[in-house]
Amino acid sequence: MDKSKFYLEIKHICKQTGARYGILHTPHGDVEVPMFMPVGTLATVKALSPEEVKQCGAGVILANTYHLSLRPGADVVKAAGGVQKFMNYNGPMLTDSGGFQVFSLADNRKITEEGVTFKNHLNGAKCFYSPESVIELEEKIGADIIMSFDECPPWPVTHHYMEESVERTLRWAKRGKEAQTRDDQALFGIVQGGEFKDLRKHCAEELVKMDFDGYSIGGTSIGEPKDVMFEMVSYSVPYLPEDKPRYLMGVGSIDYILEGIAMGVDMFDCVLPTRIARHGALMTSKGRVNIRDAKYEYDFSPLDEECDCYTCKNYTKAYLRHLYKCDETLGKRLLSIHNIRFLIHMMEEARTAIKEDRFGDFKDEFIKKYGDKRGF
RNA sequence: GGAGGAGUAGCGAAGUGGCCAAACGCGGCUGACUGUAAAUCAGUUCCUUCGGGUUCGAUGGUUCAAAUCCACCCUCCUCCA
Repeated sequence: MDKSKFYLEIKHICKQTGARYGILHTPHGDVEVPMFMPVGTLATVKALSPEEVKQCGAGVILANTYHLSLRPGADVVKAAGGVQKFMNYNGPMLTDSGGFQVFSLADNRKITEEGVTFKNHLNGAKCFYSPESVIELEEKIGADIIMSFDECPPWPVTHHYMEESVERTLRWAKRGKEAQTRDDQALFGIVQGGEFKDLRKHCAEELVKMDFDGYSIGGTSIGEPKDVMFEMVSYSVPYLPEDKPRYLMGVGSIDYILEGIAMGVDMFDCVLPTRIARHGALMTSKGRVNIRDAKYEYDFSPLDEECDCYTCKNYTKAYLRHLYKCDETLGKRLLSIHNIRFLIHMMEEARTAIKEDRFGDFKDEFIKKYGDKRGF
């Protein structure tokens, strides 16, 4: 990677927590960290236009290599001029490698040293992904940040299994890095190792030796208890270089994100805000709101009085409930806008708190205010 | 006035002697969701002190046993006049 096109500029480290504030420079623009990145697996954040995602304050949007390779095909995306042009998003993007699908589609795949063979979820056809072929696909898709192909193992597995998996993931990371040909895409390595301290350390250290452009923490938020998840992060971050971005993959609940920031993580992504929005669950400053609840039938107040999103500025709970009940597309859109804006706004406040060396207080107050009613 | 048809849980609709507190759908309510096979999935929906109690338009009857058979009444629909 050309270091002038992609680099992290750390501007401030919170004296209270060690949380980092900085600017991530990418070929498609600069973004502030810590940040939350909405997920647009199929080159679309479900229910939203790219303009709407941008208006929520989003910087980076994710897409998925496995899914885009099956539909429409990486060649189509390449012919369009890259994923940003294809979906008309004028901002930085990131592609996940398909490593998560090794976990989520575990019933229909086989792992070998060479790679992973999926019976794909669309028509059952066999398709093979190797660390090299995934990089080739990601180069065609053309995101600013690309992920190494890893195995995201389930939780729990034995130390023995995890050790073998980590070693394989490390070999895959090396192979992928060697296969990279473009110099305008940042390639991240992914730290695995489950809740095993020695394996996390080993994995992180070996990846750092390979000199990636950034480092992800993977294998979290897949059903493990909260304290285990925090351990996974705390066993990984200390071995990562300070001048490279740190990305906690798949984390999107409020407390997880805030704790992650306190531990020195810069980037987060998650389907949670958009998925639960489509299912009628909203994150608000007063905690979770289930818009389907009958108590909102005659409630003509905004979803969240403190929120500055398009939805909260223009629509009432009663109307949003009505749209949800009728399964109207606009409901999914307006609710998704709110949840994404809510998280991104939280990140904006978090960055301010870091700059003012009070992130620890901010985190504790936010979680307290958000409530433990039913945290996400 | 005549002929035919129908009344089942919030709504729609199966069931036409015992396996029926009654399929299924909708509506209602409750959960779940974390690098998206997710516009998905799961539970619940007569009352209950969980022992049981009271239901299938009403009443009466036949039967060991009735939402289901008989009588009568009420209501609604369609067609004919």
